[in-house]
Amino acid sequence: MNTPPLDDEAPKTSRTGETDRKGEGERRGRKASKEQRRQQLIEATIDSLARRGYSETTMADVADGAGLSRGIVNFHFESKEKLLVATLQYMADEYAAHWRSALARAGEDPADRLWALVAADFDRFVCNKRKLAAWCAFWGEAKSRPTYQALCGARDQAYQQVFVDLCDALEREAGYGFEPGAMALALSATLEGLWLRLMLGTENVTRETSFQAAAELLASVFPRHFVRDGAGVRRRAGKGHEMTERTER
Amino acid sequence: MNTPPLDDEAPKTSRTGETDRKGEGERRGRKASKEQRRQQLIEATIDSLARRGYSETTMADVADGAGLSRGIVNFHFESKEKLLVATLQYMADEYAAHWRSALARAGEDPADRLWALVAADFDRFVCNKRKLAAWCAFWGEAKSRPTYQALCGARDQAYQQVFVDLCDALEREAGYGFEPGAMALALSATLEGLWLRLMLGTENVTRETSFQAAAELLASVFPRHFVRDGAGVRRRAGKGHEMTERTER
DNA sequence: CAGCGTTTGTTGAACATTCATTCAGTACGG
DNA sequence: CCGTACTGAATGAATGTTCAACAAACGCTG
Repeated sequence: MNTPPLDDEAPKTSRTGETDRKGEGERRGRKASKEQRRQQLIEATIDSLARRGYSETTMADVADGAGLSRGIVNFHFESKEKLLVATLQYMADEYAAHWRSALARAGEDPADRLWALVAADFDRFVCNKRKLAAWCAFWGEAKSRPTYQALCGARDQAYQQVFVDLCDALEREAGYGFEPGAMALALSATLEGLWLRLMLGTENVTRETSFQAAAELLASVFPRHFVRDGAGVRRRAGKGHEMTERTER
Repeated sequence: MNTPPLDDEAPKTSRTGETDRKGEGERRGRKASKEQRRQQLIEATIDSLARRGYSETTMADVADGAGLSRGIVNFHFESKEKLLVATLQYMADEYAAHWRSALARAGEDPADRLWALVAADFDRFVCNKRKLAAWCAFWGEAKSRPTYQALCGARDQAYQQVFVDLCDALEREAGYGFEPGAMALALSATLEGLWLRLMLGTENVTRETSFQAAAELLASVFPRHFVRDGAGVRRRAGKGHEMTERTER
């Protein structure tokens, strides 16, 4: 009951990129710098969270996963608590950087930006079983730990505000009649809910079907900006730049 | 960091209804039946999950919360694992009974039924911090425990199918053009996502604003069936029975 | 109905295990 | 040869489980 088949679609290595994770260990000496070691341990923590869940993640498991000795974590991080907070912080930073980057690449048009934001959420880099499982592990503990609670809004104040602003802009462009704040809440909640569904992994929900569901919703809520086209949804031509990005099936 | 203000809006007592939970203990003798004791312990487990989170929920805490002695849980349930499974099962049954009942009360018209389903999700009985926190605690562990995974689809196969059927019916009535399966996934994910947001409890998200957001979404996706009316959303008149239920502000 | 043994729910202390943390020692780099 | 990164065994605290003792209900008999 300990290792269900999990990481079927996760990108294997982290950006640190060493492949010595499971290595024999002969060269695991004084090579890595302090910061590298910290990242290595954080990656091992995410692995453990994904594989065994929060309550069964132990210091020993993290150390083993990193191919290092038991006491190592208390050397680089002060305690288990601090390790977990650092891990969550790492994931939150990574997530925020990811959507900000997608937004920056999207240009100025609100519809393009909204689409980019949604698409970014289903990018393999952030949307894979490993990271989703880790997120969910923290969610489960967030209510009783203020420190987690603050960071678990990776979809935080700023993220939410972007959604509100975009909904507001689109509403004013086309006069949809909805209340921007409420709609923004509904849309961002949908993305989170789809992540959750994906994580629980029951049924036949995949990254593709989830993305398609989100796109379908955009087409219904913003019919003047997005249009159904065969099996996919795409940006409607006419307004801003013509972008023909589309759902992938 | 142990007892943040949590149960601000939760309905206090369970259906078992005894108030002897925190009683002095002089009459806590052989009064309760076996089944009553089990329920009492399950309620105490939900309390503990909500208050301290999954990883910090201990047998001692559950026993204390029920006002009983340490060894009691292992007598009524065989182990901690079995207690938690029973608790999850209890919540899943309760949730399923709740939406089925709401559906039964809603009549035949698909739009009324969909509205009832959504409204049921934000009913105080199931949607309060205590139960939401407990759900979320299980979600966090579900990935690594097949037993939890199966039950965590309280929103399970059957629930999802109801959504698909309703989306399909409404689509055929009005020719919205969306794919029912995808839309059903998006909508049910939205509800779950709103629960999650509510649970994390950041920002100013309340049960009312969440419900309003969901209603706003319904009005956008099914404009021929629901209409915005002042500050709320209501069932559009004309088709089935005229129901003027609306969001509460 | 009293007396009495049996069953059943309950207690709390003892036990075993798991795990985070500590720290004295080791080895590599500069 | 000094300092820093690292090791791994020892330690102690926390916690799930067991169990022998206990007491309340129940049933039986006289």
